[in-house]
Amino acid sequence: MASLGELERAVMDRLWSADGPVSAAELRDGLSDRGLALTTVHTVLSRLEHKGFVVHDDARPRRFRPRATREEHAAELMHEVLGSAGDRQAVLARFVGGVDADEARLLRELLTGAPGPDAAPR
Amino acid sequence: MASLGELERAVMDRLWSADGPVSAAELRDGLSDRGLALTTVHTVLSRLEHKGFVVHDDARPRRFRPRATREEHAAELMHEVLGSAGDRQAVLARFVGGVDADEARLLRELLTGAPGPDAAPR
DNA sequence: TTGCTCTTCTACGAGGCGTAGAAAGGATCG
DNA sequence: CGATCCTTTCTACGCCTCGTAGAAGAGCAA
Repeated sequence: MASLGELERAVMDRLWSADGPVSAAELRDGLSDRGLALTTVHTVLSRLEHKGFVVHDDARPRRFRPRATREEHAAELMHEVLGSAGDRQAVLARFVGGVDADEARLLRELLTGAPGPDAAPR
Repeated sequence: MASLGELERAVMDRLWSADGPVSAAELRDGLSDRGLALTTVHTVLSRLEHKGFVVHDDARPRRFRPRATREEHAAELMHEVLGSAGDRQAVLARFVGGVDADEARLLRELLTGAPGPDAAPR
């Protein structure tokens, strides 16, 4: 699947941390450290849209939003990696071997549908 | 992290499914459908080595092998994705929401260190 | 209509990747 | 030892992606 360049990723980060649709001008201002031209932002947004990462409405200044949340996207990516690598079970085994204790506990809870005996309060 | 092109990936696939180090000529023969020149294979191997995907010994016809197994690599990638995406717990939640029943059971076993109550025979 | 702003089109330079020839380094056989 | 042959490294080139943006077209406000 398509991967992202640096500016593309920066734009996605802004879109993901925004709490609603964002216009190109707002994005340019948020990325003002780069001093980008507005058209540059538009080009990047078009490419991101082409790759299926963002969608836009047809309001007058177009407003852009991510197709999926950051977390959905990451989870999709993880599934993609898992699926593209032969022995899924072996991959999962290695994967869980590398998560830290807190995350292991969370995973147990998610998988058993109930908090374990040492569940900490959130 | 560095991503792979199509030929690079094909070469890694060969290396990963080989059961030992492989020479450039053997790789070229394995990829004979492409009719590649031997030097092309060498170039790709150099680049893969530069990216940290393969290592070679110093035997006379050089023999190449992957730095990590396919499964290790996939698990590393999954951790990378997990780590680069803000709310790790939310990502994990979405991720486990999408694994199928068999894999969920495997994960439970891996995480609890013992088969769950409903472990089915394989 | 005449400007303004917003959007789309087109372009260009840098770097990655597929591809391989040219050149250099080493083994092999008389 | 020298001619020959394979192996390894160097250099190159065309295509594609990405950062970057100007030019041109399209709608909106006086």
